[in-house]
Amino acid sequence: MPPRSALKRQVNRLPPERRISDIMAAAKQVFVEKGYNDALITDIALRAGVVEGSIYRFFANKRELLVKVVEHWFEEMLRDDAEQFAAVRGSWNQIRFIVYTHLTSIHRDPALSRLMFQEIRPAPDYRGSHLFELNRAYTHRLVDVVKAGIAAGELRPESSPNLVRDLVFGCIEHRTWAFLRGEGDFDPAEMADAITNLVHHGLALGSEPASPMESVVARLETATARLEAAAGIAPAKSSSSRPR
Amino acid sequence: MPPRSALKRQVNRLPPERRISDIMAAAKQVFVEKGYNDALITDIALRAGVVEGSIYRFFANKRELLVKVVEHWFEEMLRDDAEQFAAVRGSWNQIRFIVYTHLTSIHRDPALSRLMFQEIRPAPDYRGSHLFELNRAYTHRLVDVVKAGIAAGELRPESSPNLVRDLVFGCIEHRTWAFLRGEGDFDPAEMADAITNLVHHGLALGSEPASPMESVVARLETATARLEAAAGIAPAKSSSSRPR
DNA sequence: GGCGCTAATAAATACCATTCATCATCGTCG
DNA sequence: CGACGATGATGAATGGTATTTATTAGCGCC
Repeated sequence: MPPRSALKRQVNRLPPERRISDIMAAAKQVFVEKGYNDALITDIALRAGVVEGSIYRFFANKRELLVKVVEHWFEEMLRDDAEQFAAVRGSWNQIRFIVYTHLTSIHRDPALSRLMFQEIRPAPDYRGSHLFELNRAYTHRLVDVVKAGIAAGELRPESSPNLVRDLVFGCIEHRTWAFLRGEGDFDPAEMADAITNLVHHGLALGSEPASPMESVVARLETATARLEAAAGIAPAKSSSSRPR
Repeated sequence: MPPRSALKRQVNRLPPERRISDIMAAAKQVFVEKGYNDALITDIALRAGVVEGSIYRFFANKRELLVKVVEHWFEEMLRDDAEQFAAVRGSWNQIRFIVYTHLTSIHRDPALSRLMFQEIRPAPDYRGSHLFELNRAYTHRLVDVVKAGIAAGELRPESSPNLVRDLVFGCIEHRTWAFLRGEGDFDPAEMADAITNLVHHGLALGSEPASPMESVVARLETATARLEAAAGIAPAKSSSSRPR
């Protein structure tokens, strides 16, 4: 059937990298706004200025597109954090820095964080994926900090570094779920202080005389960390104020 | 038009409660085996001995069916745990008990736990749902333990009970994700000990070393040095944050 | 300036949750 | 004891959406 030979199809050829980045930018928008399930390929295609089918030339399916989008975000984030971290000294400060930057990332990109937690990490092929490796590197900094702290005699030698990692990242995630669902807000600096202190000192009242000194020092340390943050020495408000 | 009046439709009438429990049992099976997305209503209907449409007489949609299934499981679990808990004494033992039973539930029903974490909790209407209330009650036992421990002088008074809750449940979840994806196994008892100890004592080398005062002073000096280094900077904003 | 190669398109397909028109069964009442 | 109305149950239709496919258009090469 010859419906319209008069109507010429509009075709706009572009270099593949450009197409790919257009599609990924559009996909990021839509995934962020709608979440994975409610994101429509049609919508993504529309915003990228292509037709549905074209997306499948570059991405095997909707899920691969999601993974690529989150990967891209995560890589960018890692780059931003890495250099600053190198300057921080002392186990308390290092833990606090890691907690603070992680909280800040969640606070800045709740929707992407959610996609990572809810859609990516539970997938059966997560282990073995590039994102798994990226995340491993990301959380491993904390493992190294704990090991170094033990070696330096600052931390209890019987602490399992991997367990500390799960304690810290798990705590952060659990505590931010309400925010990730869109309920209320939180202050990354304040929460970072609280978490770091709790992990560092634990719950138990030590056998030492419950020195008032203890809490004075802790408060002093907290104050110092805040000062440092304000001065931009350690935990700066990373990428929002930085060129990428 | 009557296509085959010779073929009489087989109809099997049952009391609603029976139908509902049949459907829920079938749904539980299928959700557990396939996960939410890959579970087919057709499959559930088949196993329940009804036709697709019948499911919609009792459940508004697939998601409501999921919620009901998980609710049922959770309620059962709560009942089982509650009585035993009443007998445990001492904050370490109580925390250990809660950690252990939670780990055991995850170990026994990984698929249902996953559905709870991945499908139910992130939903925008989670807060306000019955499961939210159930879970609140479930985790609140730990909050009460911490409060009681503080009151009894066993735990540090500046610990935030809610933060401890997030620390513990977050840690458990983070540490069990690999298992929930089907990778490897874990020993609930062993993990419960490790988590409880870490939370209880914290990371920092506390009183053990020769002189407690020594390390307090050392930390004070470190903190002071940092303060001096950062001197001249305006204090951080509002932040009433203190070590809690 | 034609020719093939491949990007890009638009329509077709497949798969499912959900809805709907219709039928079968049961308790009740004449 | 037999019609009858209410309602449980059915299976086919609907609608939405990811994915595939057949076809067309633009670019570079000779």
